[in-house]
Formats: sequence, C-alpha cells, structure tokens
Amino acid sequence: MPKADSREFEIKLDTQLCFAIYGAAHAFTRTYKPLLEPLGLTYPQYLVMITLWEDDDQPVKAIGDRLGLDSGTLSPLLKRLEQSGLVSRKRDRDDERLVRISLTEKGSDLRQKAVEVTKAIGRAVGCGMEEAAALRDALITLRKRMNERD
Amino acid sequence: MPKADSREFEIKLDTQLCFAIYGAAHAFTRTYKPLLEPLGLTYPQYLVMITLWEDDDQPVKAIGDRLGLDSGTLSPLLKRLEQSGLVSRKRDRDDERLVRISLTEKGSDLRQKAVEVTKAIGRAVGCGMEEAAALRDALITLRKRMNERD
DNA sequence: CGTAACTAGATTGCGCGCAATTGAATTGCG
DNA sequence: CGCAATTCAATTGCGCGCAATCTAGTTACG
Repeated sequence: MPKADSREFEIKLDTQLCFAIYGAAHAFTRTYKPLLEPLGLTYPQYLVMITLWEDDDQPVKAIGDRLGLDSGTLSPLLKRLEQSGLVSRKRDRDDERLVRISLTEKGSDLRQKAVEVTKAIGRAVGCGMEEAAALRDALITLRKRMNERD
Repeated sequence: MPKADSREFEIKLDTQLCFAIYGAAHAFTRTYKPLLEPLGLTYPQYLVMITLWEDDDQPVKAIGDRLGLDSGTLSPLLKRLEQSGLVSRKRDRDDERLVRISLTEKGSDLRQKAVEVTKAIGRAVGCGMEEAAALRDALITLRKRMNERD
C-alpha cells in the first residue's frame, strides 16, 4: 500500500483512463486511414463530410461547433476539400461574414462509398451494437462532465 | 426503418463510437493543458515522462513501443525535453544504434508536481474509480480488437 | 448617425502523429 | 570472413489541433 505522500504516489500509465482513450483514438484513425484513402479523405475531413451529408450548406462556424474544431483547423481543411472538388465555399449574401460550405455533386456522391467505410469499421470494432452504444454513451457523459468543470 | 441500400443508409455522427472517442480525447487534452502548462509539459511529453518515471534509462524504441509512437514523433519531442533540461540522451555504449533516454535530477523531481496533476484530473473526470476503470478496460479491449484485425 | 463591441473567418506559429526515406550500426547467413 | 538483411534513430513532408492575432462585416448603444 503506497503512502499518501506525493513522493510515494505512483503514476501508472496502464491505470490511466486518459491513456486508454488516447490509444483507442489512435487505433481508430489507424483503422480508418486505409479505408478512407480510396475516397481521398483524412479522418477529420471525413467528419466534416458527415456533417455536410447530414445538413448541407452550413457556415464554417456551425461545422466547427458540431465537431469541436475552430477556424484555425477548418479553414485549411475546407480549402483542401474544395481543392478535391468535394465542397464549394461561398460568402453568405445576407451576412458577408459567413462562408457557407456546400457539397458539390462529387461530394454528395461520395456518401455511397462512405457507407461501406462505416460498415467496415463496424466489423473492425468487432463488438455488438449495444456494447458499442454503451461505451459511446459513457464517453459522451465523460466529455460533458469534463467540459462543465472548466 | 431505412432500406439496406447504400443510397439510403444513414451515417449519423452522434451514433458513431469513433466520434465519441475523438471528442473525449480532445476533452482530455484540453483539461490537461492548463494543468501541465506550469510544469512546462505538453500531454504527449507528460506521457513520455510517466514512462521514464516508471522505468528510467530507456531506449527511444522502448518508449515508442510503450506509447505507440514512432521516432518521427519522439525524436523532436525528446529533443524538446532535453532542451527543457528534463532528460538526457546518450548513445548506448554496447549498441551504438540505441539512444538511451534518462531523467535528469530536474526531470526526476518533476514527478512530485505531476502527482498533483493526476489528482486534479481524477477530480475533473468526476466519476468513481470503478466506473473509470471499467471504461478504461473497455477501451483497452476495443483497441486490442482493432489492432488484431489489420 | 456614429462609434464601440462583437462575430466570422483567415492566417501564423508551434507541437504532435505518421508515412517514407536516410544513414549508421548490428546481425545473420553463406 | 564478407555481404545482405535488419534494426534504430533522425529527418522530411504533410495534415491536423489550437492559441493568438488580424481583417472585415454586423450589431448595439448613446
């Protein structure tokens, strides 16, 4: 039994929740990478495309709120998606501060291939829907608690 | 009930486990950041320090295996830790391919402050030990399954 | 009306994270 | 022994992720 003294308190990597999350996050990106490569997307770009498939024609800010990313991340990312011909960027006529991001036809069509990626990931995760859903909800709860406290 | 056709299959961001992990990982780094700043560490640097507090004088490769990072990430990171005076880097005498990383006295001493960070994170997570441990184990299992399949 | 506060997006700078390449040291095999 | 294959670390290049700063457009308030 370790003493309460700071000099004796152990910091064990394997017991830390944060390290488990860190590792799982990397495992996911590694699993996604080869699946998204044929679509010409990185994982964050894939997330942006999902938000657009859910709701087309959104301002950058809305996408950022949805994904928890700021313009420093999104501006160059969206420029790359535009370069790939998947989205278009136009100023909102009524509020010229806004840049609205819309799917091109190519971007819209990509969704069909993305569905296969989602299914492949489901197989890679290799656990039941309920188990995955429970884990997901626990993580969402955790995130909310952490965001509240600071 | 959506049809099995790819054109109809929905990809809902909020139902995706990967997005929950992605978000939780970012929430953790955001929570760690202000706590680690006084120590002059980033979160990945903190992970490296933990592995060294557990086992001093390790080759770069061993640290990489432990954390799942490669030399492309570790080389510059370790150089910054050396710059901060927390670690030293010396070639192994017996096998000159290896660079052994050791804690300096300053690096060793930092552990006491790190203990307080760990405790603060525990409070921020704001859930019981058993709950956190269960979540952690579920994530470790998930990671293992994903790494096996590719 | 006009200025101050606010908001949206872009840019810069820095630190990962990872693939690919390089170079040096070591091991293995004929 | 000698050469090929392997291993380790460093480097390069690219894409996030985020803080800080900047510019332009909008809103609020006197």
